[in-house]
Amino acid sequence: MKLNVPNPALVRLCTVYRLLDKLVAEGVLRVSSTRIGRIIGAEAHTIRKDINYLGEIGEIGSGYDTVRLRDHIRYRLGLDKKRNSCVVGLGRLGSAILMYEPFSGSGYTIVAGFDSNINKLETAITSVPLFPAHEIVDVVREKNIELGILAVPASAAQEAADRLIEGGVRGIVNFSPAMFSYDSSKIYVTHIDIVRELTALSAYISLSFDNFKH
Amino acid sequence: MKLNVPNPALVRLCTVYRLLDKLVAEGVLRVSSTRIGRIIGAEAHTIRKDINYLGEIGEIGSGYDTVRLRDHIRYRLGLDKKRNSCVVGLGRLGSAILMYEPFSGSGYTIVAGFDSNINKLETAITSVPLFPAHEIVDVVREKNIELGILAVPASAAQEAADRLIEGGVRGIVNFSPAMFSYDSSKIYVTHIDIVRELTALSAYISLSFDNFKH
DNA sequence: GTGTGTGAAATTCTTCACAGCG
DNA sequence: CGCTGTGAAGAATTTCACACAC
Repeated sequence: MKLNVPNPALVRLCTVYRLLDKLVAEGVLRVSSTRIGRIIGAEAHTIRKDINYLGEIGEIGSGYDTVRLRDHIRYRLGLDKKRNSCVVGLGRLGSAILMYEPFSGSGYTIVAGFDSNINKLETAITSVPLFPAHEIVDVVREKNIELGILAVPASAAQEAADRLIEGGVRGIVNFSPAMFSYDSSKIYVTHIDIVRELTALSAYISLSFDNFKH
Repeated sequence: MKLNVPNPALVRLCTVYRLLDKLVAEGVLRVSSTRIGRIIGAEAHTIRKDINYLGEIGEIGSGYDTVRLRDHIRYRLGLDKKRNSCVVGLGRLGSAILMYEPFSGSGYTIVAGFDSNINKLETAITSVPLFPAHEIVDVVREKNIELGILAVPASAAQEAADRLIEGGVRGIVNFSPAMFSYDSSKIYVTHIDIVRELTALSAYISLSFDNFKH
């Protein structure tokens, strides 16, 4: 059976899933599409449609059981599988991500950190095992790492990505300010460029002024 | 005159804009839609269409002049306007963003950092002026800050965002693992939740297996 | 009243196809 | 040949509208 969920819906569902985890932890038992929508910034009918792509689960007239909906999304989206992750590039940003607390309990344990600068491996204060960058391929294989987080300088992005992919990683979140080329049939990549985010916001702001002349 | 650019196209154009800046710096004079597409991971016709939303600029048969195209995008998207930014939350992630080198020359200078913990303001090593969180509203007003970067714990997200908005910020990049509610007619917000990114990749990976059973 | 589920309509976005240029 | 520009076609996504349940 093939699950046919539009891409934007799938991303929203991941957000909903994370929200449900919080609501469950807070002891909330039931939630409506309206309420979910208000929290994550979407319309209620969008949320209902998204959830409905995964099959019927709510109770008409009385919203969703938080635990049941969370487990349903987890199951249908295959999120019950835990995956090992690693961080490549242990500058300030990479180190911050390596020690990022919200990872704990998320199912995406960071099991390795890499940097080409040996000094950084020795001075870092963390319980995560650290390795020199030239061992990426081997360590990724040995530790069965499926997700990579890239936080290297622009100039190192392509090589670091190549090594991760060679080691067998299935997904990469790229925080470096450069893109890299890859075989999109083999791996999923998300590019997060902080400057680009500010640029996009800036464009929205400029374009939102009615008197902006062209 | 209203510029009618689809949202995904606008985001891609910001990526193209950043790429052109690099190409110009490298001394590249001309570039084709095919080449841009290969680098940023899109089809050539998509790139041509995106650029074309901003009006004619290329030379048929010989690609785009890098400088001219960059300036054109900058002008049409209102990116020539420099905007002051600030970082709220100076934990590891916030500090890393505060000192993030790629900001220099990007036009989005970080002119202030905030934290509710006074100790963090004193121990941080940076040339960016730091302030206690209760001064957000005033400092944002005084320094004419238009963009805010949120890197606070989940529990502090709503209040920090409220203060930024009260101070007059027009856009927020939210790196905190919680969402907050806001008046979407007044401000633009981008949520970047690192755990959500890994979750989404994980879902793609799971769903890409043909034998994934439901 | 407030809710969900869902096919159909509407909209947005992408891809195609090709004219015309170097 | 490869290149851009662009209207038209096509696909993807969102929104609507309403049946039905609490």
